[in-house]
Amino acid sequence: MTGAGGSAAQTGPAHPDGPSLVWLRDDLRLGDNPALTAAVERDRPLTLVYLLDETSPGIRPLGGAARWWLHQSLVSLAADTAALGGRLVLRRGAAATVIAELVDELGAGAVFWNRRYGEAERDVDTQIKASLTEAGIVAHSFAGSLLFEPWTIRTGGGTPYTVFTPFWRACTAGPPPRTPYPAPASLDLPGDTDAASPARSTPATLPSDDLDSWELEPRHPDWADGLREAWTPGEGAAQQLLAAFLDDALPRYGTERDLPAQQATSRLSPYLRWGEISPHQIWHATDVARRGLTGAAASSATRFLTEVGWREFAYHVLFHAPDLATANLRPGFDAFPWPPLDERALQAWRQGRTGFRLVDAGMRELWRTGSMHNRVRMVTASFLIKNLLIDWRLGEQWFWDTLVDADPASNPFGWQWVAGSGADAAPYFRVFNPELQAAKFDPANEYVRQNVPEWGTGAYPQPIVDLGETRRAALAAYEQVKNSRPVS
DNA sequence: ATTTTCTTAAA
DNA sequence: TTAAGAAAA
Repeated sequence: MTGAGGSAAQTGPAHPDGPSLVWLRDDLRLGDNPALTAAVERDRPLTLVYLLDETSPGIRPLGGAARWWLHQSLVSLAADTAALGGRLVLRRGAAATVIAELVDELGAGAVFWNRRYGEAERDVDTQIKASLTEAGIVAHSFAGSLLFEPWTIRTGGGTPYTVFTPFWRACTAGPPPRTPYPAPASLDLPGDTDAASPARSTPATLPSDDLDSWELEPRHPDWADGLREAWTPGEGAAQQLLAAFLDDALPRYGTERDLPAQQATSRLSPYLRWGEISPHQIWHATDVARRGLTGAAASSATRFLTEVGWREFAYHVLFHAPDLATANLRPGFDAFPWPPLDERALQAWRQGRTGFRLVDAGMRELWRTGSMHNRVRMVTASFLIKNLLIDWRLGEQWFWDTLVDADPASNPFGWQWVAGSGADAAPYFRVFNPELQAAKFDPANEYVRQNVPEWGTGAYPQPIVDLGETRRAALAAYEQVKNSRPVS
């Protein structure tokens, strides 16, 4: 049980001057948080809440790696909040119910949040905003997770973009993204000095779940040692990582970003996923760093921001195609002749025992660290789809469960991109050769040896398929899709 | 964000 | 025979 008075989804009488509630979701940060900034400016006592919603319809359950990350992030956020004199309250349940309860317990006058872009999440938020407004409580939503709101970027014909380059050109042609907000100086905001304070609970007394009771961390077995070693979740770590990346790797990003053995990528994706850093913070810090660079190094900075642009594009596509994770964006692909599922092949892929060094290295990096270098993601995905002829959705699900950075847009978008079924996707005939990719991008087998210690010994598995044969089979299968009539 | 095969030109 | 570039998949 949580709370004393919270009983139903009904909100009590409105208290226009009542405390503020800031509902954090995919924005687990205090810096550059528009909802938090607006709440602080309202200048009423303020409570932060994170709620674990496993019951609202259509919300995709978090994967295992994501749950681990979330736990660490909430620990970090609670500490950062406390350091500013504030309090993070944890609750679990259907969002509409929990928010109504909290508003009631606090006698809150206003609720603030930053927007989400999945359909189920938007439906939840829209309904909550409507009931709050009806009850006379102010509900404000903000743009905190994307540089460009999906509905603001339109082609000349008024339709959503389906090709990245014109999309990003349109985004960057307009005014630059707003500069980031600083973190509030204090979250200990003054209460009402009048006698008739409407709040039933103060932030200090509002009941909170014990984070451990959510059981986000794996037990029996605890498989998270590799994650603990690889990552320090939290806003502070994100800022340090960004600064170190801009200082060190940014100038060589353009030439080395494809080499998985180099530390030339930012590794910021999980922090972006959870909003521990905002794209605005990345944009402006990179823009500043770019001014100190010339030639190829300056192009590296532009290229890095273009990668942030691909994330924007994935959300743009998700907004307009909510079932991105389950339905082919090009309906013609519904006719793809997937053969009966080969469970053994799928398992070999998941476990990194396919006998192809770069594929196995990537899959093992994923299992151990909860992440995988971008180049290798393309190679492992292409191998599953085109050499094993296994439906991209099964790969997407595995990544969803094992990646700390899996988000509802980039993960399915990337899989559909490789499959050829997506927006501005790789052409269907673009089949990666994992051995050639290994030779090109990991020529000294550094990355392979880091992740597959037995590679080159008798203990390393034999290849489970013939690359030439399976490539031809994939091309033959895609030939059927090419000729099939899309449903229109 | 490709690979393979074909063509041409040079040795 | 090989390298490089174009074309096809």
